[in-house]
Amino acid sequence: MPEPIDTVLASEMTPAARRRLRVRASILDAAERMIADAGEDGFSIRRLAEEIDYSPAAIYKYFGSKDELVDELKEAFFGRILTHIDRVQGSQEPFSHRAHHCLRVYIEEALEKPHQYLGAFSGIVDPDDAIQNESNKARAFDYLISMVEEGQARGQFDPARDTVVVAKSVWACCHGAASLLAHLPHFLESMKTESPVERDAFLDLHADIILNGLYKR
Amino acid sequence: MPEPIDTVLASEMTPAARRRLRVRASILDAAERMIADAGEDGFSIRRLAEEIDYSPAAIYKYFGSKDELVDELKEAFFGRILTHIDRVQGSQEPFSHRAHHCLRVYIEEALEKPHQYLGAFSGIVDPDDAIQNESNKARAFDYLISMVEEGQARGQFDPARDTVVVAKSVWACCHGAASLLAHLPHFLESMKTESPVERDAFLDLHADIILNGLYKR
DNA sequence: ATTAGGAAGTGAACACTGTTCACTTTTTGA
DNA sequence: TCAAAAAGTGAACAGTGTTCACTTCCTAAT
Repeated sequence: MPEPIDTVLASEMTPAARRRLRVRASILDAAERMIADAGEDGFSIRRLAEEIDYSPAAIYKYFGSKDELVDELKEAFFGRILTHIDRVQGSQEPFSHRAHHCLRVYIEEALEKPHQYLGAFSGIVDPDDAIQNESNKARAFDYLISMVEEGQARGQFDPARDTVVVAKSVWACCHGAASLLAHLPHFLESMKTESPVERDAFLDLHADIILNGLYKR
Repeated sequence: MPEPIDTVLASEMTPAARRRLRVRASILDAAERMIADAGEDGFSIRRLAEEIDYSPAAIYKYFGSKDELVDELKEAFFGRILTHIDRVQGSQEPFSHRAHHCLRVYIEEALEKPHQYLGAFSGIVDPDDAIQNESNKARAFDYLISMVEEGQARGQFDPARDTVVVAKSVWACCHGAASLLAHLPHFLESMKTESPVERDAFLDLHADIILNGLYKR
């Protein structure tokens, strides 16, 4: 297994290595752009190669397979979600605000790249892989756990419930909203409500309902 | 546009039509079986054709395209969900039981065919299609709306909230659980909880939290 | 019973896809 | 300067969805 290159400072790299890294990044960049506006179906190695003026085979000098390439994209994507949640959790707002914000930020950031978000949850993951235990997805989930923990410690959330399980339930609620909104762009447009509901209002209501459900009664 | 064959009674059909219908059904059947245990990736028209001893081209005498074929599968899938929800809603149980049951049944039935459920929500739907307004998916959602309506009418759910929007939020929560459980078979197995949480217990908690969030306080 | 017409079914082809591999060109470190 | 390694390529393989001319078979009307 080769040493991960990007853990070394760019300044103490050989020019060749820096160049390689730049090409790698440009491949990922083009791939992300293509997926963002054509979906994962309209994205192929051959078209990607053409886009950046390489031969298809060249891509395989940088990535083991198409899957590896898009997995890296997904990981970076969840990395971005992670930093956003991190910023919220580290803020000085009161708990209820932070909690509300935390859920919203996850969904909003997910909807920034609908194709990628949907792609990240398509297909069944083999449990025997278990590599994804230290993925950014898992790290973001840890924030959720600590949020529930804090709510229980403050005596606002029902402490009788298993913290981790509650966090999973909350994640499911957030993921559901993100997934549906990404999948059905017209999700919020309905004949039955006269004026179209703004995404913002929906997310507020959604987060309210979820957190409401956690409170002790 | 040809008249939909299956709206005519089988008894008043020509033998050829009945035969055609049987072949069509057997194609769908094989397709469902293949997707169920190999996923949508391991499913191809050519393998399907081989499975049922036809040429690939023959499939296209029955279905316009691969997408049309699997769309029909998805529609039937949500039809099954629909009848299950229908049974629950028509039962004589008290409201809170029915509501709880309704959410669980959706998730449980979705998990009966994880690949199909995930497939049904992959990719972005073009809003201009608008055909899916009378799909079984939409019909199942109508049940959810009426459930929220009943809760509000009984004065148990907060009546100040927009019924349809609340129903959408609830759907998102259910979809999220179904989607995550289907996507990550090991979703409930965690190092952090000593004993593994049963799916049953999780679904109970999840439905509790959601409905809890709807109650007036 | 015969025959015309349409439905059912097929093999070959087209234009794609991911991936590999022998091969050439370029870059690099000693 | 030169060998070794890295970067890049064209051609091929096996697979995909789909189409189309073609045959075979069934059925409805004469």
